[in-house]
Amino acid sequence: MTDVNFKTMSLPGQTGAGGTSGPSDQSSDDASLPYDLIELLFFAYRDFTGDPDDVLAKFDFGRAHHRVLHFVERNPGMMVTDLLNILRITKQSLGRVLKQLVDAGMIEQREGLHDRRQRLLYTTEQGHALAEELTRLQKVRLERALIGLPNGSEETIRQFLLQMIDPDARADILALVRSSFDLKG
Amino acid sequence: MTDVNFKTMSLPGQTGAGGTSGPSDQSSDDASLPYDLIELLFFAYRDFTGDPDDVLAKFDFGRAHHRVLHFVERNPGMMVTDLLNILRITKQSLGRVLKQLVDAGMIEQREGLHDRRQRLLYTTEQGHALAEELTRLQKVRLERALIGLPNGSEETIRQFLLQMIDPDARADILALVRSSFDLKG
DNA sequence: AATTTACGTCAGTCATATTGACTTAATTCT
DNA sequence: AGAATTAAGTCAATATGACTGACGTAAATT
Repeated sequence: MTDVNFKTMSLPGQTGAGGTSGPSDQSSDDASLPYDLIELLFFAYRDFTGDPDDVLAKFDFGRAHHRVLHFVERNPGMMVTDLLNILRITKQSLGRVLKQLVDAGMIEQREGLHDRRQRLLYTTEQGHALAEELTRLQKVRLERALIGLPNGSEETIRQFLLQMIDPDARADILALVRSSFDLKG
Repeated sequence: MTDVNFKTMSLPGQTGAGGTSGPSDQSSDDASLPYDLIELLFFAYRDFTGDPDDVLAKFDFGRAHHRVLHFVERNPGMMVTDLLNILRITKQSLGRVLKQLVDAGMIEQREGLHDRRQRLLYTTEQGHALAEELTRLQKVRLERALIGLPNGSEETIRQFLLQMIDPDARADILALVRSSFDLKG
């Protein structure tokens, strides 16, 4: 479920297509309340990734590059193996993307000080700038989405998103994110 | 940014890899607070789509099939054109996926009553069952994520997600979702 | 009668992923 | 010191889901 958008859309009921009407009536009872959240999450995520996509396209990068750049920016000096575990892709998939990022001067590989097998990953000045720009765009959207919500909503949403994550993975992700969770108790 | 997960992950700082420590310290000041939301949203969405992916795999379906099945289930009798506008993919891309769903007996095409050019789309009994199962999985995850949140959180999250969507698209999506917005606003 | 719409199809391409096997170098374990 | 493991890279072949652009046909609308 990715990449959805539409301009002038017409759906049955509006078009009088087949006599059938809009979404099947499941929203009458409270039992299926979060039903609409499914679709909202879908569209929200789509637009959330849309902003970066546009910028990345200028560099002939895709989402795979975004992921790599983002995590290297957040964890300077990380190993290739770490990245593989986080992204859960194969070495081959990462290899290509990583090579392109290195070739484009966005990511730098330095030999490990203690372990010379390692190629520790760092963003270059250019890579840092791109990563920041992409993050900025996503922050702008997030901040806009938080406008007008009651006090404490940001923390509620943070909690909600965390609880959407597989329980097994939460601890790892929290360590990775190192958010304001700890700070707030 | 899709498909991320990890089991035993080690990151610099823990591994003592290169002497560099975890995420670069940007979370000290409140100006960058929603930073962590970026990553949480990323992982949350990943796991959100993970449940359906596993079921779909059994049928040799992917996310593209999920999207199509979902919207047809929600809008029985919709036209191919509607689907193209919602999904914003090309006819060719949809064609293949749709054909597979029809061949697998998940979706049925019926000639429009008033307009015989149309191939109105309906889920079959089987398709309906699969769609329901996929929805059920996502509902379970959503409901689990809502546990323990303060009163009114669901509405807050609904509002948040809506405001994450491009302003131009919101009206269309609201019409499509037909959620409890109207009922409560 | 001409145009537009709904749908389908052909042919070729691209990005991102996959699996499995294999190599090299360096480190760690026994 | 020798064996095993780990980090990283590489090869080859394949799959999925998307793309562009052109073309065809039937049916509806103007």
